[in-house]
Amino acid sequence: MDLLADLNPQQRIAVQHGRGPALVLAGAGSGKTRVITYRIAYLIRNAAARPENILAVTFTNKAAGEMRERVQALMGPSRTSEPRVSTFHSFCVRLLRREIHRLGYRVDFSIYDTDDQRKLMKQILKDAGKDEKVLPPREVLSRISFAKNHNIGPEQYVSQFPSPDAEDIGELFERYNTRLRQGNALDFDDILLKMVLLLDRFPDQRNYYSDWFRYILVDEYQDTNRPQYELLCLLTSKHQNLFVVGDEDQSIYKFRGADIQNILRFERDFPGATTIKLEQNYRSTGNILKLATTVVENNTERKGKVLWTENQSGDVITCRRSGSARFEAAWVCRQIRALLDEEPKYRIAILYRANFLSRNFEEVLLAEGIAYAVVGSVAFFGRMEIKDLLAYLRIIFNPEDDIALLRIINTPPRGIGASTLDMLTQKALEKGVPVLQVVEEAARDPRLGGRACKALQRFLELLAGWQARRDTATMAELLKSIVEGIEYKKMLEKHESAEEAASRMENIDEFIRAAEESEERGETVFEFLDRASLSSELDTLDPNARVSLMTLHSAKGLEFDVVFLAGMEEGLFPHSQSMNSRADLEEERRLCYVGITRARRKLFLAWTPFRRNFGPDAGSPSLPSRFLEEMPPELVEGSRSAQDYAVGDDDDDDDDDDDSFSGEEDEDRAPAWKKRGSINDTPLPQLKSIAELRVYLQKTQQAAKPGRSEQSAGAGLKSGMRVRHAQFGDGIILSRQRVGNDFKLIVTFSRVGRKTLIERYAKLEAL
DNA sequence: GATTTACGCCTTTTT
DNA sequence: GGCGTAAATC
Repeated sequence: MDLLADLNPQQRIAVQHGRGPALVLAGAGSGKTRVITYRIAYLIRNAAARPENILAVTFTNKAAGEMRERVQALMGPSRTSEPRVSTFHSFCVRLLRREIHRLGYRVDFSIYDTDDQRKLMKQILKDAGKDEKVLPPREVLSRISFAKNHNIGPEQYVSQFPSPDAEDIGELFERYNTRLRQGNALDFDDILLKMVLLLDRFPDQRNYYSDWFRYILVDEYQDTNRPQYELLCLLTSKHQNLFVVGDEDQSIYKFRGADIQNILRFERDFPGATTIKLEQNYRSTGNILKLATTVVENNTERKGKVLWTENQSGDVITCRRSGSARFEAAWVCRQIRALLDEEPKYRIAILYRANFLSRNFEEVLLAEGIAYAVVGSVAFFGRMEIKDLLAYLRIIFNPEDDIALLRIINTPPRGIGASTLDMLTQKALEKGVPVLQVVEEAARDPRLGGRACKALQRFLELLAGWQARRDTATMAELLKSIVEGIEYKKMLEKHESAEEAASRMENIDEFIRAAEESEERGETVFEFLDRASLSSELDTLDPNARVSLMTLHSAKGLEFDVVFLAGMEEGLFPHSQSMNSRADLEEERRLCYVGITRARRKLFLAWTPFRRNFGPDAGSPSLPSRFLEEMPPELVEGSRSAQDYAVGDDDDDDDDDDDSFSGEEDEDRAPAWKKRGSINDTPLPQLKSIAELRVYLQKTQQAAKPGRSEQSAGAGLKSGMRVRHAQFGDGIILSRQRVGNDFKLIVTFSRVGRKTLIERYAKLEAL
């Protein structure tokens, strides 16, 4: 296979780049992932580098996984060694598990996620006598994180970030770091910082790893922060083979510490760097690309690229003003139905600025029986039951992990109440020792009250049993023994519905299976635990879903045939809290650019003056987003002129109530989509929340028996798939459940609505 | 210790 | 308007 044959001239230059630093400025849809993967293959193919000397860094696990697959596809199977493709964080954690003893941590350190951080901060606030109302833990933590991302420690905090409460934050920062240290724990930011510290402080280490990873490639470079930048500097100080790909117009994580200057200043930071621009877009229609470019050209903080495409100009973009958020959702839903009828293979996304906007879309889609997937709902590893088990494992391996201990010491309830725990943590704090140690002392102390003491002893016995086996038993065995030992199932069933408990137990089974698989692959315990700690909700994105809902942030790096940008209103997008500075506004505009450029073929824009907002400005109608005003009117239908804002001038279909512009919309009146009746044979009862709706649908779908979780073995039918039935016509599989030896399918057909079918008899044809 | 009521939040968040 | 956490209560 000739690697260079599928590349355009600029891509080829990038892929063939020799040694030394290189910056690839790659516009949206210009094939930047392709460039990275081909370059990796090219380096190996031409024996410029051995696979193990190559490190490719991405920001998400998902991106890393995809890249790994694509490289493998290019290289063919079975090589002696593989290039390392991972996220910044997992790369660092892996190295730290080998080297962190040099910094005085034990190799079995814990990783604190946001939840753990918050719990720890609450304790600290209490201990420091600060009021949570004045200094909310989230706020404090975000400021600490901001400081960490700028390489500012507690000592410099006050001078670097002067503010009325800087003294307080500095003090809390100090305590926070100390407590992490005592707990033998790192937060997400520390993972990078400690790695930087290690390479900085130990030249032999720096040398060793620079020689090891002598070719480094970075994706999404515009979103790197200070510590990541420093890490790259340290790792490439010897060989200078740093190859970064990014797009300054897609830098949207400033609020998380990403520094757009990293990409803007690359040539200054790495003298002699080659710069290559990828300006041909392969993804979108001409009109979509033109629209995106026009909008982003209003920004000043950019290097400037001129994107062009050979694709057809395509449809005009449609902009829709609706009479309420509800109508907006109904309109989007109608469009989606029509689009899927026209082309069932479309992948469609509804993108919005803030998560709470998903609600209306979910309700309408659910009611209409259109299968969809939301990105950003609870991730697998974020589930309560999984986090409980992870906490058990953490305390078994790291007895200093107070946060893990406190999470599970009374889960399930074993008579160790709040007052007992308060006393114990207080004591631990005074002595400066792990809570577990105090627990052990308390359990041995005969003076302490019988009841609590007994409970502690029983807990310690269990724990000691697992600890004794932690090095001999497999992880799966350990997990099983925990689940049984604590009678977790019993606890779940006690205060949750049967379905919910069953679903949680299924998750646990899945978790144990994942542990088994991990062990079969020869991974260490920590490799498994680290993956669990570092995986995110984005990783759960279902690529088969026809309709996906997510925030604009989550959509970066993805592409869809059809994109709906919803909530295009001043105050929401750009968000009112990002309208204060020019820089903030530019970031919002980049976000808009990201949203537009996700679309391959069709783009729809939606807004409503009457979104129900809470807060101070509730009630007053919103204006259309300034980004709509920035779009060339000839490309957008319905965005501009006064009559576009007027009532009922659409020949769309029968819904003239959609455009009720002023007060006439009655909240009690059923919205159009409900009035017309659902296409399903059973109308939905009035339910309050999405959660309720989901549970209701789940129940109706599982009518007979709550089967086992979806098994993708056999026929290869999956929920979300488009199928054809001889009698009923085309439809979408809503769910697939095992019932006995069969699979029960719930399918929504566009003609006849929802049907329950047995896979074996239905003779469905996948489309 | 568990269950109920009450208050407050309501931007994005790759790890 | 709804959801999650935090006092309040039995």
